[in-house]
Amino acid sequence: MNEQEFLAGYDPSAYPATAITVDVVALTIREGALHLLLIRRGQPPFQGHWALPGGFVQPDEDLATGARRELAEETGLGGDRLRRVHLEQLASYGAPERDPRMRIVSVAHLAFAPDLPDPVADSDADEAGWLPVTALPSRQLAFDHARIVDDGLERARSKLEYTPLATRFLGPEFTIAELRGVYETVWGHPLHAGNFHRKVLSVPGFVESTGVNTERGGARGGPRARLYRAGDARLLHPALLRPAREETIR
Amino acid sequence: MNEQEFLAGYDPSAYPATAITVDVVALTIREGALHLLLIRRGQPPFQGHWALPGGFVQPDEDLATGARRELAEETGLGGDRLRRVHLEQLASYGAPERDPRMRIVSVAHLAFAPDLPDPVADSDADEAGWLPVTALPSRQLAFDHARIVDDGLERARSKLEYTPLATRFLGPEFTIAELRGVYETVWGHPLHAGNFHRKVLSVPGFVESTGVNTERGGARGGPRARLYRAGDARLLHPALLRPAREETIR
DNA sequence: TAAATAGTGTCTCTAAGACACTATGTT
DNA sequence: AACATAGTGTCTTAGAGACACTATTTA
Repeated sequence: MNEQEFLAGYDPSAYPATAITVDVVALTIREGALHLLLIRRGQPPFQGHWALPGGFVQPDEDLATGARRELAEETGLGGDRLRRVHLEQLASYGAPERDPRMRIVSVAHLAFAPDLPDPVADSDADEAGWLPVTALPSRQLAFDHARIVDDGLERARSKLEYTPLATRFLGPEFTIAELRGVYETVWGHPLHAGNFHRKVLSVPGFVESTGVNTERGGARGGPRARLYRAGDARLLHPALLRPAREETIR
Repeated sequence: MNEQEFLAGYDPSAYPATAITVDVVALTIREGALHLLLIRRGQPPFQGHWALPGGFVQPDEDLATGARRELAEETGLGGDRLRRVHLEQLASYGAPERDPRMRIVSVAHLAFAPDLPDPVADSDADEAGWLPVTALPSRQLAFDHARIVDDGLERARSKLEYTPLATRFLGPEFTIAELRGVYETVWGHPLHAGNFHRKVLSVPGFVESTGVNTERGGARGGPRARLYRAGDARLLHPALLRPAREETIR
């Protein structure tokens, strides 16, 4: 039997029914707090519960494409706005009983977005919105989404250490103080302004100067800050390490 | 309609047929070279090509369980031997045309194993073995397995930097020189013996002394070395960073 | 005896972090 | 005027890497 003959006689339905979904942990920063895109489910299972945006992968699309499509559908965004969102694969979740309907493996993705408008609910959902991660309805998340969110947050914290992806939470131009704000928000503790400033400028390719300053100083005073844009580095070297916490090591 | 009614009327077969497989990038070190577990396929598609060990996930098993089962089947190992193998999820691969039979998403895993006996071929394969990664039949790997192997190797190199997983390539007791050999093999370049020695002992929880020395010195001379076992750290702090390569940063 | 290796000592350089300070903007 | 902030200077300390050296074991 050659390959052609084999494929002609191959019956996909002979295998147990499984399905693939993509789910997205989409993060943004609003008013100095980390926010997560959630959908309140309008249908069973977990009707009325908050859940990650996501859905079944279409037959012709790649996993990353499906995740970006879901993100576009739930946020109502498209074009350039969406293109500035960073999207990466997070991990896959496939415990046999994680979905009561059938065997569903979810390929979770992680997204970093600049401040976006409030999402518009689509047909599947009666509500959608950016919720602050510090006040999540923790055990009320559908499926195993609480676990996925935890993994996504840890990945995000870690990614800020060795990649320049913090800039993806900001607009095309930003000040060093705004960049520091991203780190402080995601990591959850304050950083030393002076040392942070010097450190960022010393890492090759992290940011590049526009030569322009902000129009005004800070809201409560201070000089006008220089504006920067993201540089061409894909990795930070040396990295910006979080202060070590003994618990995470053992 | 409540949740119960919904589930009773739910028809899984209404969704397009997809399948989930697990594939394993299993690495070990033999005679100072990094080796990869490969199977020569006995059936179409890609009959006669080398492929990663793997297969369909069973209805009742978790993804990690499936990966460990596949590894057990292909290596013919079980029990304690298998329990010492490190296994983690790598990434999922789901390009629509990656498998000619049907839509198949593969959840790839990465394994670090101490030197294991040669695998025994099972019914699906006419050949199985540990192949040196430096001499892989690169474009002859089935499916998108060349890409998966590349991702696995990069993950392995990176993991040695900030975790103590290098010890998983060794037996329960090892010398600092053997541990250095793992790093040199995986990273592909020599390290300074003296500095490596001091560095490893200075990282809390990386290794702990057994108090015992080897029976003999090195094959070509030298004092007998102290034996260590893996410590209780899960992360190395400070990390053992690879010398920076400019290419990977930009 | 010659050569290889385990392990330690020491020096230099980079980088992180603490602290101080100036200049410039705000209410 | 009082205060907040951008950006820089300086000092201390930890850690990486280069090099040297001793002691121990092999063929």
